[in-house]
Amino acid sequence: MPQESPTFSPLYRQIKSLIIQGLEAGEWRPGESIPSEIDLAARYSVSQGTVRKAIDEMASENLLIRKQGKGTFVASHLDPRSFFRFLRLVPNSGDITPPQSVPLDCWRARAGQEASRVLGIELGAAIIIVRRVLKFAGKPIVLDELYLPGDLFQGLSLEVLQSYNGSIYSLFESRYGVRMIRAEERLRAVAADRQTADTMGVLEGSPLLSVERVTYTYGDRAVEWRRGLYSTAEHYYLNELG
Amino acid sequence: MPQESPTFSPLYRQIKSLIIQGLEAGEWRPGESIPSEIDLAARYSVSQGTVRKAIDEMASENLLIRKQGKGTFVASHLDPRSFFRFLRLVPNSGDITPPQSVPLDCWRARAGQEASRVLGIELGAAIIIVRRVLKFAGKPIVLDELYLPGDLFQGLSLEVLQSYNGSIYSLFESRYGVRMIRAEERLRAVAADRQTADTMGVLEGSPLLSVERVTYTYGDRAVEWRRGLYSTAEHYYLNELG
DNA sequence: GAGTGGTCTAGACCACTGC
DNA sequence: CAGTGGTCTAGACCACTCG
Repeated sequence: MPQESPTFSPLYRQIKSLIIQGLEAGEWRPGESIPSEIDLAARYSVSQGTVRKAIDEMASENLLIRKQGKGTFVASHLDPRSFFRFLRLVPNSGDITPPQSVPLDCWRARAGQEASRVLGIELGAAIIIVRRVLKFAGKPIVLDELYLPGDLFQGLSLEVLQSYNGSIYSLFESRYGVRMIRAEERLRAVAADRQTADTMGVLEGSPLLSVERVTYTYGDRAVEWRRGLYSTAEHYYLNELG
Repeated sequence: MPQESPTFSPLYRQIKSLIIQGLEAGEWRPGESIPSEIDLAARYSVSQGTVRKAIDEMASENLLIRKQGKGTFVASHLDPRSFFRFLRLVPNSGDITPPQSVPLDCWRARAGQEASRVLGIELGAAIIIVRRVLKFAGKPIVLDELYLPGDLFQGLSLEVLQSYNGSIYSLFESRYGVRMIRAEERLRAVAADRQTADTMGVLEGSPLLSVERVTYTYGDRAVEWRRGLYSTAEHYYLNELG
């Protein structure tokens, strides 16, 4: 017999939704700890085991970080670990020195066909475009172009970008309250055009790794579209297949 | 106070190890079901909850597949789902037609510096090298070269490869009892050399995606080193960042 | 020692499959 | 219907952190 209620959702998932609501509302901010399992169990009138299962799932999705003996913390892009989750570029030599972000440009525009489709916003809605370079050991290795919904990042400008030290996602998180949760990347090999080649200091026609990314926040809402060109002569893109 | 026994391992992980031993020993074969949680709990003299936690972890690592109401099954590369876990190449158009594998060559050699290091075998140990092409809709899109430890794949030949229908990992699994569990891939953009360009029907110097893979079986034992060159004009490599 | 997350148990009941 | 995995509970105890 088919199931009567196809919308069945176990209790622990409902608890999970409530906790996510708290995260979205800023009740607990990135880096802070959330209440203990016992407290949450009391608040939601469920057993500790049910809260535990909700938190387990969120920890496996990198929304929360459990630390035995200390508590459960809201994941933050200020944590260097989450930095490498979103930039899978490793030097051939193996030594991991964080790159330097150099903003080149930041301007307003209106969403075209592709941007409106990818970001799920109206055609012609306000967007912000950012161009920047990532330098490893002083060398330009990545050339990025970011497309952001204008309403979420009001006030973002070249000056803001230049004056911030740290990853761009930690800026988005701390200043605009937008937390990047997961992303899909589409990779291709392309040839460097003249302008790109000049910017990156390679020969025109050199092979570059094109990385197209759509990034999502809570509730699978797309909040960033970006395209990067990676110079892979002295670095590689590392991926784990499970 | 620091922990007295740094080798502490919870009971459910010991159970997990025992189940993995059963998988390695072939007690339960890919595609078959393992005993029910209750049976396993009785066999190992632990509670059902402890067995459950062991199986949960193995299911999250794609070693086992749970099916409510039916049982828990050993993951198999005969399952089409696991195929796309290990070939993240998607046509731009979106339609997913499985590629055709065309073996080109298969010969014996001795492990050099790199192969012995990557595969963890003696310098000069027997290895098998396979060259093949993957065709999507009749077009050659991927050119692969595989390096395999000779002792694990005795009898592997061009004839065996040509006469097998299905993915190469399902051949390895069913005929040689070697199950590929996870892999690390290193991606770079490179220019096609003359010979590669000819084989793949592209121009010399065209950008190609170079995918270097090390594949592991149970116990993090490396059992395959491969390098692929992907033509990404009409396909892209899809990756999910969590 | 108090407080946190981590493990283990036992039992009840629910959802799904297949005979 | 019996058998499977999935959920939920309650309680005990362990491992870790910090004051």
